[in-house]
This record gives sequence, structure tokens and C-alpha cells, in this order.
Amino acid sequence: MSNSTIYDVSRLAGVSTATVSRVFSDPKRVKESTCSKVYEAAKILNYHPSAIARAMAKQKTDKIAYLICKKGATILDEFYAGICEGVMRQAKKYKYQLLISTEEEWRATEQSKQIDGVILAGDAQADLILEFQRQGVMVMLVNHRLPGFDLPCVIADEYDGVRQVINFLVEKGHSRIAMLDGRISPYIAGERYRAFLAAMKEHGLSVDDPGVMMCDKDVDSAMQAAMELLGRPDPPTAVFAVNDVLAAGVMKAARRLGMRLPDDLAVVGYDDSSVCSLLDPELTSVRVHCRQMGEEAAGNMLECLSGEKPCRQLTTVPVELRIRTSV
Amino acid sequence: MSNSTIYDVSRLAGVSTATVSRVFSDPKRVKESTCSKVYEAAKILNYHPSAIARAMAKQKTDKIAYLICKKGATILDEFYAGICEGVMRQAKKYKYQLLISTEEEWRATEQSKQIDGVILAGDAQADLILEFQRQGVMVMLVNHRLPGFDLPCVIADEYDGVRQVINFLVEKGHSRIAMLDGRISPYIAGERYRAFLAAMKEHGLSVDDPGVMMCDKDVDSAMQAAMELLGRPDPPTAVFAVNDVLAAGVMKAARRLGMRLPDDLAVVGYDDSSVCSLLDPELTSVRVHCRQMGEEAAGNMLECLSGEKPCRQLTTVPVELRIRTSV
DNA sequence: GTGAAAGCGCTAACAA
DNA sequence: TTGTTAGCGCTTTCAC
Repeated sequence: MSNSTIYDVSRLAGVSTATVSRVFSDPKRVKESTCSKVYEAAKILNYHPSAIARAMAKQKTDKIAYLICKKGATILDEFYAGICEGVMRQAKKYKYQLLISTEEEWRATEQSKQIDGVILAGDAQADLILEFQRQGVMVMLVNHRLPGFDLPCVIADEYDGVRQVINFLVEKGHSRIAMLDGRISPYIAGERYRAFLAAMKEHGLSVDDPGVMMCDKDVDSAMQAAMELLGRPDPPTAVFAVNDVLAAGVMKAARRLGMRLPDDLAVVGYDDSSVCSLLDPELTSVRVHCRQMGEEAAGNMLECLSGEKPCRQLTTVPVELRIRTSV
Repeated sequence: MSNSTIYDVSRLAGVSTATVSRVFSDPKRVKESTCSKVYEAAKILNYHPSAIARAMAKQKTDKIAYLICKKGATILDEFYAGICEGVMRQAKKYKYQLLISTEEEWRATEQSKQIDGVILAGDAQADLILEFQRQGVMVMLVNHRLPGFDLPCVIADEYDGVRQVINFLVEKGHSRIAMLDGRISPYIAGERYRAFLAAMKEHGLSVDDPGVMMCDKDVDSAMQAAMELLGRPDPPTAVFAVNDVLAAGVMKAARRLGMRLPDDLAVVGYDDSSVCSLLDPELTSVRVHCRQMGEEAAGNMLECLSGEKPCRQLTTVPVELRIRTSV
């Protein structure tokens, strides 16, 4: 049960510990016959280098962390889980290990320098970032930009996503297009809202009349808001919801009001989460390549930590309209 | 950027490193005035103990790992993410840090003893378990049982969940109840299938006639299978799907066949995932308290690692039928 | 190509 | 209550 050490291996192989160390970190610097002897001894003793001792000696942990920095969000949030999956893939590729936590939980376990880099997804706070930088931990942002900090970050092309939605709806002949905005991440809600205004303006459409409704972040709240929106005298013919959950609320409201989808109302969501294909009609949505965002962020950071490349400052990941039967 | 060490603090505070160490691990053993001096010095130097050096000296890492051991599953899987959330909470509570990975990814980064314990969710393999045990890492299973190993594990009460579904449907007057089983986790699919047979038998109902259909694990496959099942001459009046995704497929199929829900067909899912309330009608499902399962597993393990309690061998978490409008 | 030895920052006997 | 000191297991100069 107790593990063998580099010392045991060196004795059994009849070489120094330095040689064993070299064999396990850079075998090319050791004569081949010596290498074999060492490998053999290691095998017999079932030796695996201790990551901790290595980290101690090298002052490098080969670990990174992924922190979800959105109030109330956890790994259960499909969006953050998607990014996480991408980060996990790259961690595997570069043989780094991955600590995962929410911002809140991380703050509760204050210790020093256990990671070489950190990926902050969502509304990262300045003080956390400063603390990481003080410790010499590399910081990378995902789905967020922080004015005043010159940090590498990966974001999705929100403007283009919304533009694609509006363009498509206009092509389909819609002109009374409403938006249902919700209290999701402030940065994201803001971007999509501004993009909506811009896209409508491009087409010379009014945003005041069918209007922009605001609701909370749950289905029920969305349904309530949509009931009001759709119950007005001259209702919109299409609703763009700021994410898929809220779009599901709009669909429910429409059904309660006896509207047929998509004939009486077109509904579009955002994120292209797994629920889209489970809904009936299936929800048209903007695919955000979460996993790719995570991969870009982690890949960029790990390349940089390995000294392979300098770090790209801004990576914008394209999005894509997934047209389904809800329009 | 370079961090100060225990040595810097000891000099500034005019005490030995041992004292500083004590202040940060067990302050009660140090005179109060000395404590203050040390804290002050630490504050000035912005000192935080290095987790790595500590792990090195104590041969204890204060880290645990959560591994998803289901082929193809990732953290994106709501079920495993739910368990993960529970594990995260306990990790926070006990001030442990958490490494998260899939089994496959973990195997790719073979290093030794970086964790004090590991939680394996899903179809854990024997060789992995043996390797952990050899390294002296405590192993805990979630949602799985492995014959031949006497390991602590946390499972949900699958039999009771299925029984509640069937009881409820029978009370509602259904007797032609079909099951849609899918190629999800073998252990789970098997348990629910056997539970279905048992529950039907209890009520003296036939399982051969409306039948048990098998499909893959995606909605489309479920829809196909359900189309066939419901298109038969004497179709079931209720379908119990082995999970919510497949249930959504059943709902789609019913609609395509012009059936009204829930009047012409009752549909019940399993897991009570987030999609249930987004569907229309909302899906009745069996709530599996994933987060609680994660909490039980991690809590149990961490109590045990901290020497507070011996480990409970088997924890069964109750489930609960969530009745919604799909029945 | 290989070995000797000094760390990396902390903990835990043992002494005082 | 506090200090001294020997590790924990590995890496990395610097010699040979």
C-alpha cells in the first residue's frame, strides 16, 4: 500500500536518483540501456512519480483550475458544463490535472499557489483576478470581458448570433419581432440586448412597439411575461428569447393562448441547449459552441504555460443559427 | 509575484518556523500574543501556506477526485453534474479541493497519490479500483454496485421509484402499461427493468402484451420506438420511459400520431431532469436526488478521512414521484 | 552519460 | 509554550 519512491528504484536499478528522475522526465538524456534498467526496476516496484514531490521541486503543479463565476450557477448549468468539457479535453491533452469549483467555493478554501493557471467563466471579479496574478497564476477569461484588465479571453460572437436570428425572421416575412430578455448573466444579457437593438435598427424595424419584455430567469416567469406580451391587442408574430429556457416559456404561453406554433408565432431561443430537440415543435436557436470555447481557453493557456506560444489576447468563437420547426 | 514562505514570516515575527506552522494549523497550541505577532507578519508579507509543501510533509493532500465512469458521459450529463454539485458542496465544507475528470481522462494522466479519496460515479471498473486501493486512496461508489468488492456506495432506491410510478398509474385506472427501455447505463437500465417487471407482477398485470420496447439513448430513437409501440392495434394507455429524454421522445411520437396528452396517453419519465418542466404537458417523473447522492458520498468519505466516523457501507437515497400534467 | 548533494516549503518528533 | 532538526520525494545544478 505504501508507494515506492525514486530512491527504491535507483537502488534496485543500480543508478542514482538523478538518473531515475531523468528517465521519467526526459528519457532522451539517458543512455538507452540505463533507461531500460530503470523502467524494469520501476515496473517491479510499481513505481509512479509523485506529482506532489515533483510540484514541490519544480515549483510548477501541472494543475489548472476552472472556476464558475456566476452567482447561483453551478456545474449543473449546461452552459458552464459545456465549457468545462472543453477545458477537460485540453487538460487531458496537455496532461494537466483540473480543479473545478465555483468562485464562491474557491474563496472558502484559501490556499496558495496550487495551480499554474486558472480559467474564469462568467462574471469574474477583480479582486479574485488580482489575487491570482499576485501569486503568479495565469488568468484566462471565458464569456466575459473586464474593462481595466488586459486579460486573454474567449467570447462568443453574440452580435452575429442575434443578427442571424433577426435576419432570418425578417426573411421569413416577420416585422413585428419582440424580445424576451431575462435576468441571466449581466454581460450576456446586455450584449444580446444591444445586439437586438442594432439588428432591428439595421432593418429599420421598431423595437418599441412589439417591445422588449423583461422577466426573471425561470420558465414560469418567462411564461407570465410572454402571456402579457402575446395578449396585447397587436401582438408580435415572432419572439426572440434571450435563452432556450425562456423560449420554452414563450412556447407554453402561446399554447395556453391557443396559438399554433409556428403558424401563429415563431419562437427562437439562444444557446442551443439540449432541450431544443426535446421540445415540440423543436426550438430554433443559436448554437454557442461552449465546448469549443473551453477548448480555446484552456488550449491557449496551456500552450502558453508550456512555453510553446505566446497567448492570444482575444478569441471570438463563431456561432451558428440552428433552424428547427419552431419558426 | 514570488510568494513568501514560512521562513520569511518566522523571521519577521521573531519566532521559529515550527511556531508559524502551528499558528496556521492549530492556533490553540500557541500563546495568543505569539499568534498575533505571526498573523501580523503574515499579513504584511501576504503569506499563505503552500498546499503543496504541506501535502508533501503530511503525506495527505486534502484533495479528492470525482470521476465519471460512464462511457461517453461527461460533466454535461445532467445526472453526473448533479452528483458533482453535491460532491462540490461537501468538498467546500470540509475544505478539500476537488479534481474532476472522466475515467478515460484520468487514466491518461497516470500519476501517483495526489488524492486522499476518490468518488467513482457510474460503471466503475475493477482495475481502476484496485489501483486506487493499492495507492491507499479511499474509494466510494455512486449509482453502482460491484460484486466482489466490499466498497462503500451510495445508490438511489430504483425499485421504489418504479413501484411508485406503476402504483400511481394503476390507481389512475391504467392497466395497459408499456415500458420504453434504452441503452443507458447498464446497471441502471437493468435495475429499472427488473423493478418494472416486479411492480407489474405485484398488480397482476401482463408485461408481454403492451410490452417492453428497447431503443437507443437518444430522443429520435425513442420516438421511432414509440411510434411503433403506439401504432399497434391495441396500444398501451400509459408508457413508462426509463429516463426523461426517452419520455420526451414518446411525447413527440404521440403527437405525431394525433394523440392528445394526457387524455389518450399518459407518459412518465425518470430522473426528473430540468427538461420536465419545459415540456408541454409537463412531464411526470421520478425525482432522483442526485445532489444528495453526491453529498452523502462525499460527506461519508470526508468524515471518514478526517477520522470523525467510520464509513457507512451502503446508503440508499429515497426517490420521489413528481406528478405533473403528462398523466 | 551519470552521480552527489543542495534545495523546494512545510510538519512533527524531540528537546528545552 | 516554543525551538531545533530531520525528513517528505523529487529536480537540478555542478562535477566527473
